[in-house]
Amino acid sequence: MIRILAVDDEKPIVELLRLTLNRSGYQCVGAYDGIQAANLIEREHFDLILLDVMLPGIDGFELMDYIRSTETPVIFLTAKNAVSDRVKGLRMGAEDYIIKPFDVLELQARVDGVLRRHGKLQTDIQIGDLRINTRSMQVHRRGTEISLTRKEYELLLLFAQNVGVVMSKLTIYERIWGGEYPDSTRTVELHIQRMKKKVGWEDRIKPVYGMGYRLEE
Amino acid sequence: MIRILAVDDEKPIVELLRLTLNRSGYQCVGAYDGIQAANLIEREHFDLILLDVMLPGIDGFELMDYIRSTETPVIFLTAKNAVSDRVKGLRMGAEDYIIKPFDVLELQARVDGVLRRHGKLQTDIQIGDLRINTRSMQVHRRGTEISLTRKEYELLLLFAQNVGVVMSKLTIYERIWGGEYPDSTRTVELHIQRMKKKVGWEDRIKPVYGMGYRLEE
DNA sequence: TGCTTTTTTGATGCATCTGTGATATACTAT
DNA sequence: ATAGTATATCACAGATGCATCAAAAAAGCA
Repeated sequence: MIRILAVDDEKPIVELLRLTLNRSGYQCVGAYDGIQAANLIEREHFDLILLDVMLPGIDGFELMDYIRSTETPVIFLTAKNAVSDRVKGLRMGAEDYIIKPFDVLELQARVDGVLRRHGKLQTDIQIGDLRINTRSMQVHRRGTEISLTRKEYELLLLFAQNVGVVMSKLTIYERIWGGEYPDSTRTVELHIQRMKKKVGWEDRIKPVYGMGYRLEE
Repeated sequence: MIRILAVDDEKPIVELLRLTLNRSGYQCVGAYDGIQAANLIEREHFDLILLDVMLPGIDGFELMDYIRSTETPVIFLTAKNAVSDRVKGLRMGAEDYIIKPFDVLELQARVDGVLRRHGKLQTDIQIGDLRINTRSMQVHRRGTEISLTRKEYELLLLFAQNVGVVMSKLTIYERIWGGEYPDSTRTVELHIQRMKKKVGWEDRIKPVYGMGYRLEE
């Protein structure tokens, strides 16, 4: 299980980070100031730390000095126009930075990127009777390979990374197709039908009337 | 296992070097100043040293004197316009130099080059019924040599080093040709066809529709 | 230089994938 | 129960992607 520490003095931000990352299958712990964060880092191991630069008490840069000795990768959270903070953060050894307010999808992408670079990202996702290998892009059910098209594969991965969460058609479209959601189209529905038939998830991916679809846990 | 020492006072640079080289299968240790580097060199053996010329304390050139006695090959890291440093470095016995900021692919190529020249590179890759000798750049199948062109050879090596992983045409192009992927070209497909026919891998390298190609394990 | 080999481009055919429209079925609120 | 809306399903055409051939362009070599 991959453990992530989110440090920010604004509680809603921490909650958002935790929710998003939990949904992606990570275990995420929150801290609201530098001292609390330092204590946690001292006691427990984390695979990644998301760190706000503006903290009461010990600020992010000071904390960074301390974190460095643990060799844990860090992603900085910075305000929109604090360019100097970003440069400073990267100089100090941050792996990446995210500008607040951040897009949830971008957060996931950056977190995944850093974890992958550190070889901590799981390439094998086991879910129900399916095994998804993200490197070979192969899907197996009880030993036999299921051949999926690209869109089907991407859809499956999206659901697998968001178990139990209702995914709206709009979200799905933006995530997989990108761009504006065409107001009249049956594309998403159709691909979901095809994908769930192929992997035998007719009963696991359920429509949520008026909301979207959800993969049952 | 090939061991490389990366010496630079900027931690992000050292991290980048370590990540890149680890990914290429090397064991890479970092040092942030001349003293630390000298201590490491004294205690342990390295097959290659990447050395920043601008270091606090003992600078790169001084360190070079010390390294020379160990007969370890050195690649200098220099700033863009420090031409005299490059010349000086080469005079002092450096094998090569890399200009910062450097391209990751260039780094890999230069490191591989130096290691190959010193006969330290893993020279034989056995895969299926093929034997690839990276030193002589020869490929044999059951004793008989298969003659490949350069691009075909590089392609084969790329797949051999990424067994089971889907390689997108974009990735392949960037790794072998370098630069932007031209939006309309059949180059990659064609070379893959020729290469796999020559080595008899028509069934082992499979197209993954819309994603790329994969060498089956 | 002229010749050979390698690389790239262009055109074509075939296979697969994808989105649309038509239509059927299911759900929700009144 | 029924109207209104959302989702499921199907077939098909157009889009996309890959394999292959021929030939031009580029690179390498004597």
